[in-house]
Amino acid sequence: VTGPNASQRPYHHGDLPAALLDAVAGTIETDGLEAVSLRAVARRAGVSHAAPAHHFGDKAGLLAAFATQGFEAFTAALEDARAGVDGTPAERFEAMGRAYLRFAEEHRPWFEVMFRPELMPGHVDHVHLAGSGSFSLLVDQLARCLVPDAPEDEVVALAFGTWAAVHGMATLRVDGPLTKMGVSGDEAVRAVLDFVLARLRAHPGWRGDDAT
Amino acid sequence: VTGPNASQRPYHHGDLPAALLDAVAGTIETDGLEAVSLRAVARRAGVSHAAPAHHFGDKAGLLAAFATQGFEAFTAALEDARAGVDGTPAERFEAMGRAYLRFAEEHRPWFEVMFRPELMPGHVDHVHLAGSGSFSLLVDQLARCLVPDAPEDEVVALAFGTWAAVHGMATLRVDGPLTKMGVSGDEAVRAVLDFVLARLRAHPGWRGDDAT
DNA sequence: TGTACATCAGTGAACGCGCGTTCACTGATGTAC
DNA sequence: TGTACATCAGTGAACGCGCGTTCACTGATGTAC
Repeated sequence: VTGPNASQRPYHHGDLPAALLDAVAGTIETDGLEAVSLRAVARRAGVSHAAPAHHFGDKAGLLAAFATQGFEAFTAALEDARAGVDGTPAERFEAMGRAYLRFAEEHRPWFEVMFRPELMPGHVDHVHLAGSGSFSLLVDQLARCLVPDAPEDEVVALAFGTWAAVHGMATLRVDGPLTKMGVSGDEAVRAVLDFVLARLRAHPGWRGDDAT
Repeated sequence: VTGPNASQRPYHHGDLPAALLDAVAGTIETDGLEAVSLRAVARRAGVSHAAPAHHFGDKAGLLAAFATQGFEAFTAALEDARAGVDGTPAERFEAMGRAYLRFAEEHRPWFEVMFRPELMPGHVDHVHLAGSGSFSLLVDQLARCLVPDAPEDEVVALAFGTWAAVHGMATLRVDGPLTKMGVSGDEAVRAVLDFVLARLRAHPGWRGDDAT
């Protein structure tokens, strides 16, 4: 006489791989990265502990799939940020930097795994491939902010400075020392983006503020 | 008839706490952070597996002590870098940045633990105290590169940009993605330091290149 | 429409392992007298 | 110099636990005929 019983779970899940990746994110969010285990993830997904291995082979495979999924979302977030702004190249570039930091904050579980190849031995190349797209997006947009004949290595050097600053800020926020220092995240984000853009504007080849 | 037997190890070690902290470093270097356990560390130090708990209480205590030791060495490295250069404030500041990056590369085990409070629950405040000195050193030297009446929050904002860039580069090197991209560490380091200093030199209150 | 069969998804029991922590202990050192 | 005793350092056995992996299995689905 109780309502239709939701617990009559069907034998087949529907999309267990996706549910397992969600469970990885949930586990990291709740209990931290070190709490991720095939068993914990299976438990959270409400499935037998042997099921994850069935789909991902082993723990490294699971984390590699999770990181890959993260990089795809990351690339999409950067692309959206670029496309979502209709302004100067610099405004688009800044939007991408902001999206980078927002991604790290809103998707800590992904971010915590994506840049840690040692978590997924044997899958590094595959994951790296998924990630390399993101970096080229940043380099590409930066190039659009410079004179057309800017030498490649100059662009790359500036891109490294930018990447390091943005990534460093993201890491410091995610790992915790920043919040421990009583610094508001927003202030710090603005400080870093201002820092980067001021540097870029000081570059002789800068054209980022010209109308498109 | 064999030589004097080195294995007649005395019951008392001499300085086991220090030896255990060395063993932590060795374990991280050889097998990675995730391989650190009280038992593994004891094994490496050639001592019973219950010994570490005797000195450090538990695993969090051991890692907290390790991080604290790391921050002390880190602060000393930054101080040495500053004192070791006899030049303009900017030259001293750059030397500190270089020392930051060198420290991360030469002492990866420490660096990998120092900024990860979640590894040492219950000891965060103590470790944070040990670390806060390093950041003030950087802020202080940066202030010496600016006009004397530079507003505090302006200095802090610039310090954050610098810190994020340097720390980001250190992280990217330590975690691996950078080397995966076929980028030489030295190039990347130079790119980031140039990036930071160019930014600082573009600041209106900059006086770092004046003779002292 | 019905039946046989292959394929895939998920189960649950079992294994061996390394872990953190506890605890009564023994060995060594140093201090009081 | 000698003895008693407190203190500290390190031991080793024991515990219970969660883990990754394996494996024969069962349930469900889809395809061939």
